[in-house]
Amino acid sequence: MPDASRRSERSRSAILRAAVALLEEKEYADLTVEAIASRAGVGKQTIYRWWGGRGPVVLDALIDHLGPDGPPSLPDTGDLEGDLRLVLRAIVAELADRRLSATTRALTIETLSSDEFAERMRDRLLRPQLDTIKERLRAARAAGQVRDDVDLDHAVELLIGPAYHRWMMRTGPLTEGYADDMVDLALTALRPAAVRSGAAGGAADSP
Amino acid sequence: MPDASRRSERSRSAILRAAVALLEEKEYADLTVEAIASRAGVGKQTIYRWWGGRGPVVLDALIDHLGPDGPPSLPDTGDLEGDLRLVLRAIVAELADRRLSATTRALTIETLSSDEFAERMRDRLLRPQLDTIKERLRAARAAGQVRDDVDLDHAVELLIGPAYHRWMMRTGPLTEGYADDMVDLALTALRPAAVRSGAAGGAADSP
Amino acid sequence: MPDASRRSERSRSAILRAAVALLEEKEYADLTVEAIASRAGVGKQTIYRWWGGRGPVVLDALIDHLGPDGPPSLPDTGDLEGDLRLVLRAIVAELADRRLSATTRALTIETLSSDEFAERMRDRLLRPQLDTIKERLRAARAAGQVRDDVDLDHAVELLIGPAYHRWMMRTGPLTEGYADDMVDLALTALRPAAVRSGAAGGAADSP
Amino acid sequence: MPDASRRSERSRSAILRAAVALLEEKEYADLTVEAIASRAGVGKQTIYRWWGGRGPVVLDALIDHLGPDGPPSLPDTGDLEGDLRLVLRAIVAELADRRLSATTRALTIETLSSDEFAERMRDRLLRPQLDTIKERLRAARAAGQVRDDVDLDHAVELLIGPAYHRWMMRTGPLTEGYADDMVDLALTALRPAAVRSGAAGGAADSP
DNA sequence: CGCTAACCGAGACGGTACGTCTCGTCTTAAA
DNA sequence: TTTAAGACGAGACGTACCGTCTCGGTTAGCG
Repeated sequence: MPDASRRSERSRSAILRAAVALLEEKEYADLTVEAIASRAGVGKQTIYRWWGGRGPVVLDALIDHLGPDGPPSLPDTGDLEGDLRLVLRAIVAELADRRLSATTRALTIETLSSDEFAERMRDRLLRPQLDTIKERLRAARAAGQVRDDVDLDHAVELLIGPAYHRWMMRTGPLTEGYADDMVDLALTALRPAAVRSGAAGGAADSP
Repeated sequence: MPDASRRSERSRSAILRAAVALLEEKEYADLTVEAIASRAGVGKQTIYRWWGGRGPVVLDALIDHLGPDGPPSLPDTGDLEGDLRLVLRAIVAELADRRLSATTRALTIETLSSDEFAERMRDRLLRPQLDTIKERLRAARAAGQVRDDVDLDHAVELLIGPAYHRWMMRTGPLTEGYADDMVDLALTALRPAAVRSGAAGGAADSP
Repeated sequence: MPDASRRSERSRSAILRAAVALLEEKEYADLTVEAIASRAGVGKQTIYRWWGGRGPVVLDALIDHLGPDGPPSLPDTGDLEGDLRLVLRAIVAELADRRLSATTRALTIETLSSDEFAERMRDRLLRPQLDTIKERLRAARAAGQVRDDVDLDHAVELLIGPAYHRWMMRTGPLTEGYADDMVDLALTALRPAAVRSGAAGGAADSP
Repeated sequence: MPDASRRSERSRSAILRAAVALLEEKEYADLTVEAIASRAGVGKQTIYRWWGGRGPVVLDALIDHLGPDGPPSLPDTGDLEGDLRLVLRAIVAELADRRLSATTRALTIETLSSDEFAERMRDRLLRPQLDTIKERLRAARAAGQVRDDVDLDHAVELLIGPAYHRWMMRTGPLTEGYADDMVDLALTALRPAAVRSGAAGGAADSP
């Protein structure tokens, strides 16, 4: 119904910037449509007209914030374990920081609350990030460092799923050591039998 | 301040039952204190007096609902892979069912929203469940089926983290095949080198 | 703070009509803000925004109900006693009727409860009514029917004060005879000595 | 139903004292049953058992407070005008004082709210006070200072009604001058024609 | 002189209304 | 027609009291 050609670019970007700013400095429960509108100096109706609610604004804001071109592809140094350690250490560092993980927290809450949001978030934000890891694994498989018979999507989830679980459920600290340990475990599972090296893990049980 | 000895057991259980019922039949956003009070035939003040808000009620309701004795310990048939497949298949089946997973969805949202809730939920609901898996793995390690050098907490997260990630992010279907595949991958990572069998996984890449 | 130019006339009048209707059909204690809002099909906030509570709404409702132009001026037939009997009989008849006096009862309770309400009620509702009587007495004084040295405000209170006292305190029936008797007594007090006729009153003592 | 012989005198008097104290230091709206019970160190049920609610407690409290023997009879110096001036000046002084008139305010509100309360208040508190004035007037009538044909109840209301009206409606200041003026006006109406002196009133109109 | 029934304080209970907050829609005036 | 502004109907929030009910613990009067 609204005529997109008349849409105010000034308002659009003010809204997205306000949403990101509020995400970073307040609890997600305080990120109300009224707060965004007020901070952006915009009428509430402008938000409801073009997005329809808080969720879609947050999604757009983060897409915009994290770079509309999507994440850069992972480096491929040839050292699979080293490359994956860098990725997982980065993920774990972001999750461990309350400020940095605020956006992920917001996205997760919204994802759990709305199917529609979940799909859009997955396709427009998450998938591109996971695909960078998947591509690295695909290259590794071509190089014979990963078994031919593993589903690469499963492989990605094996790598990062545990960290997200630990973050959400607060079951333990998110450290570099944890990241490295998980990379070891995952690679042990993924490497071809012939190539498989001896040890993974190495820590004793947590108390 | 309130005198617990005068607390009405009738009201307490009516409230918890109402909360579970509403969780299963409505969106989490519709689970208001007023709705719980009304459904339970109880004054709002009774909820605020003993719990203080929606979150703690939901937590208690689920602790009560899932059995106050905690989850039963896992069977140990000697077949580690078989036992773990049963566990992960059960988890995946619950997550795949919209009705059954409503409680987990609610808990996760509340966990992401409140630190205090997160801690209580982790200690009173989640930990006991994870510990049953941990104990099964400990037995397996004693039997030489799991490497001595893995942190069992990490092992548990390796096993179930991917499924929760897939559930939350909707990155793919949650099937028995997925559960079995993840058990294979995890066990490949966990088994001592000497015992390690050839294949894990087996599916081609998802499209 | 609210912008009066955007105020909804539809809501304003619906609220005032609802208040009058409820005043006439229920006890004053049942005249809650929620009941008014519900009956008027209006959000509670609209009442709190423009009035601030029950009292001011009731005041406005009655000002609106009794005619925003104020009471009509009293007739002046030249017969002072006759004119005043009409006034006091009308007052007494209204007070004697439970339904008709419901509004006066409400106003009086609110007046006794709030200084601010008391002032607004006096200036906007009561004073205009008392002034009509005062004007009639002023005309009578000009015609030599009332002594020059009486304070006309005192004269008005001498006339109507007893009836209100009897109504409030239920010390006796409010009849036409009572009204006439009080007019006689008051006029006896007010008439110039030269004009003063013999008898006032006439009833024997009440039992 | 309750057995009066077992009633606790300690509680009874604590409740009445608490009610009077709260009446004098708070708004009438703050005089809740819970506040009385708490101040008196008494269970709420004790109040509901013996009185049934706030109104009856207030009534009893004031009867108790103002002296259970009722008001003393008026002095009769032979000077009717002087005696009545004392009475009306006392009434007016009490009404003019916010603290002293708090009890009258409370009684009036309750009287307007409940028929049952109104009757009990009238018979047990008000009538005895009015009767002292009535008796003084009866003596005056016997002495030929008041006309034989006036209803003494009407005469009492003529005397005090205006002051109560002015108090309630805040239509003007309650001063000794006002009291004296009203006594003059009333006596002018009440005196036998033969005895009637020239002037009553004397103030010019209020501005 | 002990039993026992009613009182007592305390305060939890199911309710109702309060006054506030935020939602998502609707209305207005300016650009 | 879109915008900023903000009033609107709706309804949940958390609090205060209502009047009733349920506890143990006195306390008085009958046996």
